[in-house]
Amino acid sequence: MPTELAKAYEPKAVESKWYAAWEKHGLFHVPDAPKNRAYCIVIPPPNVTGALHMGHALNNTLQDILIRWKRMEGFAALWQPGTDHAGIATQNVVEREILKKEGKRRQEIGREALIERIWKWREEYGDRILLQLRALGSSCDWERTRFTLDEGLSRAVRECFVRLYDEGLIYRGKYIVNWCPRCHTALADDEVDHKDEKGSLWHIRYPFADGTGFVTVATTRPETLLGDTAVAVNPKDERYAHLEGKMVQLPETNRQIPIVADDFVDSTFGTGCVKVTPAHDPNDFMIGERHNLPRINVMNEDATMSAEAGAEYAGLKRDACREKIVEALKNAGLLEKIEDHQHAVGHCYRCHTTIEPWLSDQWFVRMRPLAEAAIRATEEGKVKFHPERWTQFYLQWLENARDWCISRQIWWGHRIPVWYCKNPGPGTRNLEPGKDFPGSRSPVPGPDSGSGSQVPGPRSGSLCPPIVARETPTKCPNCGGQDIRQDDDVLDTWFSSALWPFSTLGWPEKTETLAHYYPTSTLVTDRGIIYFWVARMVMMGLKMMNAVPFSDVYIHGTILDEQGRKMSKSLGNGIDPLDIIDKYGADAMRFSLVVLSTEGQDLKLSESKFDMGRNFCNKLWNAARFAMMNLEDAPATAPSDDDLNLADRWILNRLAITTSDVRAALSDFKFSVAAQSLYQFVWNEFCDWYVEAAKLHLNDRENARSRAATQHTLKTALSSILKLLHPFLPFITEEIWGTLMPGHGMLIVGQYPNGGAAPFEKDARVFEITVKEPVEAIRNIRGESNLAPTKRIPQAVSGFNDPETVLSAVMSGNYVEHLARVDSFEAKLKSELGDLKEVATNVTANQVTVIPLAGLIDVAAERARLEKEIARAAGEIEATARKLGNESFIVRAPADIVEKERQRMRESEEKIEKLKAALIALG
RNA sequence: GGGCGCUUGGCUCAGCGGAAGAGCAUCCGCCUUACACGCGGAGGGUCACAGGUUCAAAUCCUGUAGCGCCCACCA
Repeated sequence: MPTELAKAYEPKAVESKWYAAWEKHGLFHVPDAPKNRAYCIVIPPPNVTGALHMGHALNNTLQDILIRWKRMEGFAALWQPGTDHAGIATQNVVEREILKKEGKRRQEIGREALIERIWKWREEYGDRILLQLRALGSSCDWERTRFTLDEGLSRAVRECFVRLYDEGLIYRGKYIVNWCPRCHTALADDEVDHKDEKGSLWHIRYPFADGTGFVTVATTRPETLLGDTAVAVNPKDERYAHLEGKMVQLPETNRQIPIVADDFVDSTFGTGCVKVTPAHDPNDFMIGERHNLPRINVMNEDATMSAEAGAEYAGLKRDACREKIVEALKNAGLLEKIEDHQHAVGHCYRCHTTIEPWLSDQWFVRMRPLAEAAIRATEEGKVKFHPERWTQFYLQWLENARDWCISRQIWWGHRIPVWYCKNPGPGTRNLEPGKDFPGSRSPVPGPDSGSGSQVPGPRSGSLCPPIVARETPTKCPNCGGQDIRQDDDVLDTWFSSALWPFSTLGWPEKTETLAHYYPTSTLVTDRGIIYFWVARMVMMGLKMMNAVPFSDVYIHGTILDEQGRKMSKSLGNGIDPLDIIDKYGADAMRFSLVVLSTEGQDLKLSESKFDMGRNFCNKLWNAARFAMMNLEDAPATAPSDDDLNLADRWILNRLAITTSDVRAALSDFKFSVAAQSLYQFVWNEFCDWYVEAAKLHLNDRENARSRAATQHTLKTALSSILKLLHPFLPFITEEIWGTLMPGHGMLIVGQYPNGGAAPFEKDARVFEITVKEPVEAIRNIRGESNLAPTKRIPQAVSGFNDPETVLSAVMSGNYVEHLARVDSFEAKLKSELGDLKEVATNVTANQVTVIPLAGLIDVAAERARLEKEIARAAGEIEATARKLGNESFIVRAPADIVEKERQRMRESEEKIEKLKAALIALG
């Protein structure tokens, strides 16, 4: 049969061919109501704006391995795909594009039009990343692809919002939030990145109103002085306690503000006096709450100074205002000193602009009850993290979770399902979010306040209560007025992501899919979104579905560049997975990534790492070519055990053990261990030994039964290898399978090999001792003596420990002759080896092998080799003797350990004795 | 300020209580009829440092140092 396989594996054509075939036959698709057990993974939905990067490649390779494995185990394995609308990120991308191309800002375009533009953008580019996932081999059930802004998911979002609201778990309040002045929106606490920055600590004098002196406050943000409404000191601070109640004149304003005493103040920091700006600092906000201080918001939403800052400063950017005010203070003699000060400054995680703590009306989710349920479920073992250490990481966050700000002042997202009735009159109310300040004194249910108002205040001034509804209302149920308006804000993207494990399966409809696939099985993600996403899915899953969304969470490492830095666009240090797939093949990339990704450790990547996967694929490819060349007349039926040759028995034994190892590793999420164990087996056992040994039988046309047995075993072993490797290397295995096993269907839906007891344990041992060891001994001598591999050695003799082994060795002698290129191999008892003159010698515990020098081998080289061996053996003896000489070792160590040491001692002594004799015999 | 992770051959990493391992790189032989993306052989590590526990420690404990993440409302 002409081999259909090219000499080197060429991935490109193979990959597109099989991916199309799998999809065409619907093999990624599972029924809504499967007959067999369900296994489900929901993909961490990539942002629609995203392009595939190495992190995705690793993340999705691991998911695909699990899905393909479970599919081959007979599960209805659903990999639920989809994308995330990624509110701020996507809006930013499209806004930037419009600004660049048309010079228009979003305000000029308007809400409806911008949203339309973003949808259009999504139509065009939104599926790009899903197409890229296909190139990886991802076997997602594409028919079920979802998008977080889909009709169905939008229904889920509304349902969830309304339920939480009805239970008092969602409220609206005026609070200091993290405000991004560039994105013009609030951010959740965990959407803020803190970076240490060099700043200054300005010491500013606030004169007493009565002119009797001054206090000095220390601040990192002098520009907020304009919004100060008090100075605070610690009540226990003897220096200042007596000042409580005294008024100070606020510089650069005509306001007088009180000195208040508050425990929050740290007397040891700065001067021990704090300026209090309730509208611009979360701590000050709380001090303000306690002391009933006014809040003066001196900034606009773009972080320029507002009219409240006074005519001098209004309109200035915050930095300019800082400079100006510092200058003014200096001139007024109120600036005492400036110290260098390093402190953490918050930045927007989307655009890296410095965050402004800003007072505004926002919607919050009350976290306490949700988090407590999640903690309980996790402690009950319903959610297990791998590696385990992430459990603590996640629990700690849940334990400290503050209320979640879910409203965003952007346009791309799920609009908050709340409507306000404008009846009875239009009034002067400003419905733009975040505009009804400063100094509003509405009751404030602050985050973390357990008993805040559960009924959200209506937007300023409305008389009818807000309408919170699943369906868009047409009139106010209270007054029947039709002048109603929906809240302008949209929900945090993570609100819809939190529902992903059940919203994608059909919730809130009671679908078959939901019934069968929820809770899902495993979540695979990276540590970066444990808080954002994993914790919130658990909370929402418990709340909405009354069950955790998944039982296992596998957290893999982060991909870094060669120097250990994160790969990022701005650094330009990324490796593009599509480039790698192009150059090395998808399988090669997958395999390298999996091998490198050990126990969730971060992995430093460079392009050369992919050689390993590529070489391995090529090795497998060529092993298959070899098999194909020898299997044209392979028997259809299995040979009886009696007909199996020793090498056949050995490889079947090793195959069974490897199978068990791989299954155990996969069950334990030890992807790297599984991959390495297959690599080792395929390369170092199957190719290096079995294939080489099998040639003996395959070429022996005289012995048909032996040849047939090996043909069959070769085919069995190779087909098992293909099955075992398929989850890791889907393309190449399917391709080889197609040629090797025509008429057996596609490998993707083949059955994953079962572990079970390893057969031929004893024969395997015989093969190791009577074949591998002598061959290695001869190769060692050959290699050390620089004997060309092609040069045949006329004669070699091995001595073994017992007659039974000698008998086996006599039977397997032709393997040694074949593998070591020896014309005549002889097996004896060690004791019968006799005269060792004129030979090169190799000694191990199980055998002594000698080769007559016969002009082939240099005596001096052989002597040097023996001396090296002797030195090594002497070292072993010394170490072992030390142990055995230790009385308490003999007494305290377990008997089997002691016996092992004694055995080792006997072996080392025998070895050194034999080596010395060989050295002497050399003369 | 807390928490977590890492520190093992030149490089990237396994091993996590009983004789130091892999891949790459290096050196020596080889185009041996599946594969030079290959074959055979070899060299190379006092397992960051200091204490401790143990018969036994790369492996457990306690410190120290360096690197890296994450969290945190000290102005």
